[in-house]
Amino acid sequence: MTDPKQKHADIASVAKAAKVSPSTVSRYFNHPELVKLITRRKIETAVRKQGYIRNRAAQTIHGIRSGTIGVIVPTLDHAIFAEVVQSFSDTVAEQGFTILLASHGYDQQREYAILRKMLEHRVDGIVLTGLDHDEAVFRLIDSQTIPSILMWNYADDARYPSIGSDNDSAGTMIAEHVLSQGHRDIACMFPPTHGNDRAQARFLAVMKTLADASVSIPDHWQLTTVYSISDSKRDILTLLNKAKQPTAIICGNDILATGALYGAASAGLRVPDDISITGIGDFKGSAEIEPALTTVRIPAKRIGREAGLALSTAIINPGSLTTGLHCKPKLMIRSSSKPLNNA
Amino acid sequence: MTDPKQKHADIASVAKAAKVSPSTVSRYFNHPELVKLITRRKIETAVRKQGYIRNRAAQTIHGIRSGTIGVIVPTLDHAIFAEVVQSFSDTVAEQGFTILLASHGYDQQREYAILRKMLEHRVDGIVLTGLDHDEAVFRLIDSQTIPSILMWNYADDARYPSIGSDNDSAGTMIAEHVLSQGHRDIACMFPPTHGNDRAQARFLAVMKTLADASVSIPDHWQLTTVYSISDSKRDILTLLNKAKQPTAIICGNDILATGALYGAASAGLRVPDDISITGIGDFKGSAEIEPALTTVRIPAKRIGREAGLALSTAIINPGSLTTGLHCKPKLMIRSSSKPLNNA
DNA sequence: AATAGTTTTGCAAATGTTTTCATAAATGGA
DNA sequence: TCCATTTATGAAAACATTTGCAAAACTATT
Repeated sequence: MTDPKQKHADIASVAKAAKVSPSTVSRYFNHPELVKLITRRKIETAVRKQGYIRNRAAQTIHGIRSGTIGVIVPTLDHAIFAEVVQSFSDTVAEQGFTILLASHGYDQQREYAILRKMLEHRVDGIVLTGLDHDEAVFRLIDSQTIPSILMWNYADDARYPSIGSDNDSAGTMIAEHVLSQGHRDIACMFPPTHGNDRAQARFLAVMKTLADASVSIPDHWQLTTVYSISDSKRDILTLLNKAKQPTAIICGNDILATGALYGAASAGLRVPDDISITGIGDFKGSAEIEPALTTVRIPAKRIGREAGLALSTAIINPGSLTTGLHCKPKLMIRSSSKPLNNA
Repeated sequence: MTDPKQKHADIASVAKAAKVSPSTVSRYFNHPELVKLITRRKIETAVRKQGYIRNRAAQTIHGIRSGTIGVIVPTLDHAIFAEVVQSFSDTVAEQGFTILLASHGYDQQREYAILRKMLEHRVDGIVLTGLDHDEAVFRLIDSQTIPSILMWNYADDARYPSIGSDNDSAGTMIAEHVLSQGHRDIACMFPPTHGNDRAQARFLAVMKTLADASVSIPDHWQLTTVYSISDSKRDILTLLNKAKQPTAIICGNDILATGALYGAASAGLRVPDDISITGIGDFKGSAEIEPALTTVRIPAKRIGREAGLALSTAIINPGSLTTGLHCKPKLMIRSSSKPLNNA
């Protein structure tokens, strides 16, 4: 068995034990078909006996791929990013890549620092979340030769190939749905949009769609609430305690919508009879909540998979990077919204 | 500005541009106090002009730390693991470490393969989730010299230092709570326990506590349901459609409990008046759901932070690895459970 | 101005691999 | 059995760094 703690075995010690040269051992790993069967056996034994583990760092300095992909997300605390990271990671793992993961907490400075560190590790590719990043981040990536993609959002004029959903159409879809149900007294709740192009695009699209239909939203029905069920519940409760109540609330994401649902319940309102509530995202659980949430599905799993596929392909086969891929959002009409019954 | 695509600048090209030797450039990065101010300036300029980025791979083969920590989790799809990874990552990032993350989907074979790959990358430390792992995994880690800890669960006799909560006491606490409220007709719903020591410990503890109180659970009230709100909702609905109904349902985690809550609602039962439902975990949203969920809090954020702290300290200061840390679970009595009102 | 002491720098070896090229061994055909 | 191929192996250079040691360049002291 493995000699414990015996410093690290290296290719030379394995070679010695197997009575071959280091080159042969290297070939054994990289081009086994070039080494004779009985030599392979000897090496295999030596490797096993010494508990030898290849040193990727040593390979990497030969320009060989590091086998790592840098993934930078705003945070993992949102189930939705965790989901996309999970499926990305699974997909690239199939091609032998491991992910180097870091989050910047919506701080662009930190994103730059993280990126630098990942480049020091000589990642083979980079994935950023969203379309919007510090110009320094883009310049740094431009100065490298590795492929890189923007995940989560899609836009055909993005700085790098983007794979994700068009938040603009997501926002438009949900606003159109609510309008189509006859609502005019509509409140909105969105997360802070600073440094968050996803939220911003959704918000703008919703506002534009409503404005185009000549629906205007009074300021006190326009809430900005951080991504948290409890904050959302609180803010909605405050809103609903005002004299005049909206007949529908459009929320910037399903977490806020979930809080809104709870807030409405605890204010004694029935959804959707008294008020309609919608989200964006279709997070896990949104279909099961009572009442099931009307929302726009952003296909996180698919986005992660497609991004993983595109990036690992581009790494293995340089120059073959996609131009981008739109994973279309889809309106999911469920029971938290219904047509206005007056009229 | 950075020469784009100009192959990779290396320490030699920087040295040449700054008219010093490579050694001096190396020192500039690693022991700046040893190099004269005006030399530092020259080097700084050259570095900037060439867009030089250090190559950690090349450093690593000198036995210098790689600056990476391997984190292996079953999955990120559960919000709770995402949370613990997030806080772990943030904590070690402060010490300059980046995490190499992979998930095995509860497959012990895959965990071994992932571990090997991480060792090839020469991670400076390893974090595994839970106490139970394939013996081969333990042996492989034993054969290395890097510190490693078990995160999420705690047990004083764990194979490596463990930082987390004692699932055994979590299970005991919730069962005692339910018993203390006078319930005797109790159903249980747990995830499959195979390869999941967390769930297993909770389950066993609950069963034992109930048995000690002479409460026995008929087979058809003992549900095994995968971690999913929709499955849980479905199974609970089936259960509640049977002739005799339990007065309380103990769920193995908050996701199952959430599904149970929805299931009860859609069966027309009021929680907690008609039936009490409890979870374990205290996930995000569990406090806000209507009715707020009675559960046992497993402090994910704290666990991640403490684990990150312990591991990075052990890496920087070898041999200083903690013996482990119990982050105690805490009973959170909220409105989804209440004393039985007959009697 | 010479010397001793200190600070700063460069040389060269070392790190753990891969790879090119050359050589040695095995194989096949006559 | 010999020679020409083909196949398998080894030697040495290369990769991008770090570091011990020694030399060079300064400072301070006399």
